[in-house]
Amino acid sequence: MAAPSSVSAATTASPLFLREHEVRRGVELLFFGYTRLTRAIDDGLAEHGLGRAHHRALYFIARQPDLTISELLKILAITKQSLGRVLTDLAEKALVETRTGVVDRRQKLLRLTAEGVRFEAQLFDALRTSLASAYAAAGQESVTGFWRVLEGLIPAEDKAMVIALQKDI
Amino acid sequence: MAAPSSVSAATTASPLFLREHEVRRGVELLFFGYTRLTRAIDDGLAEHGLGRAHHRALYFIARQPDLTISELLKILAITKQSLGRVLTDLAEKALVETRTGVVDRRQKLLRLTAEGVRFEAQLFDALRTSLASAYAAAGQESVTGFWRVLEGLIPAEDKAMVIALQKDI
DNA sequence: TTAGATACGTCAATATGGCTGCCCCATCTT
DNA sequence: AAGATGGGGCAGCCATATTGACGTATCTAA
Repeated sequence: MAAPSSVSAATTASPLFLREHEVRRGVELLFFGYTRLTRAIDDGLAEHGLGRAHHRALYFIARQPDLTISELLKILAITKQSLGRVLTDLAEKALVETRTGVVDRRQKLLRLTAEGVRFEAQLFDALRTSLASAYAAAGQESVTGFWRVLEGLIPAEDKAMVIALQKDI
Repeated sequence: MAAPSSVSAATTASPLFLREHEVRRGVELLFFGYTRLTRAIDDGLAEHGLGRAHHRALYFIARQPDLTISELLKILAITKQSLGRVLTDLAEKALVETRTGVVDRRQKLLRLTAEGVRFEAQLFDALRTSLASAYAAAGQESVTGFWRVLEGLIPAEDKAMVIALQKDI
């Protein structure tokens, strides 16, 4: 563990001595924050007969058009089978379409259809409303800290993937 | 990250001006951060043949001994049925015990057994390791911001419950 | 004291979203 | 030509959640 000084300066000694209370607080806020945020879109999904798994796929396809199946598998960290069902549903509802890869014809490039774009945007709006109000209430400095801590939770081997995601918007 | 100008101009910020990128970044970091943190304890749980649902119950009972069933239901926001199965499992494994309420004999007060305390502490240790290193890497100021944003994600009607949880440690 | 509300338990049926193991084909690489 | 890789699919299983209805014990208030 690095950089104990910044921590010891404030409330506690060193990370090793991090008080249980502070860790529990983080665990709980993450639990409530995450679950409440995801609940914000359940109704929108249910209207289309979809669940959260569908949204996760939809979201990352929206974020990175022409994503391949294997890239999406890495992001979601689920099995091919699980993703398969989800993508089948999304294709049947004409929210997602695939085309054969150009550089490698084995690959399938995933994209949202026009309707998929519309739907994802609608769901995203609910997320934006929740997150934006939390950001606004906390202030920009807090938002930066929020990002920083969360980045620290991502294991090194996954970090590149997350950074890459956030590069192109 | 990109130009905060629109946002920093609005530390008091009108959510309407929040850029999509900043919201997507939050959504993604929350997703990866939360899922990676919870994965940290999957192995420990699997050794006992338990899942994440069991851990959530275990965790909140550890946090608030003599919690009643209905209080726990409120916290977890699942149905009585779902919780029932989880608690049955935990009782069978002698990790949780109940006693009849003193002020209200209809209530069941939930507590960890000695073994339950030991087990929860072991799982908590994995969480602490992850979170503590993220805290240390980010610094105390960031941690405060992290908490602040997450608090903003909790709807008003749930906030009292969360605050109450965090009062007594 | 009795009627109704509350706390908890439990039934049956159902949905969702994960998993494993195994096998297939098409395509790329060497 | 051989093997690795990207993708698809089958069968079966498991964990976790849901709804709605109903039962019992206990508390509270008219």
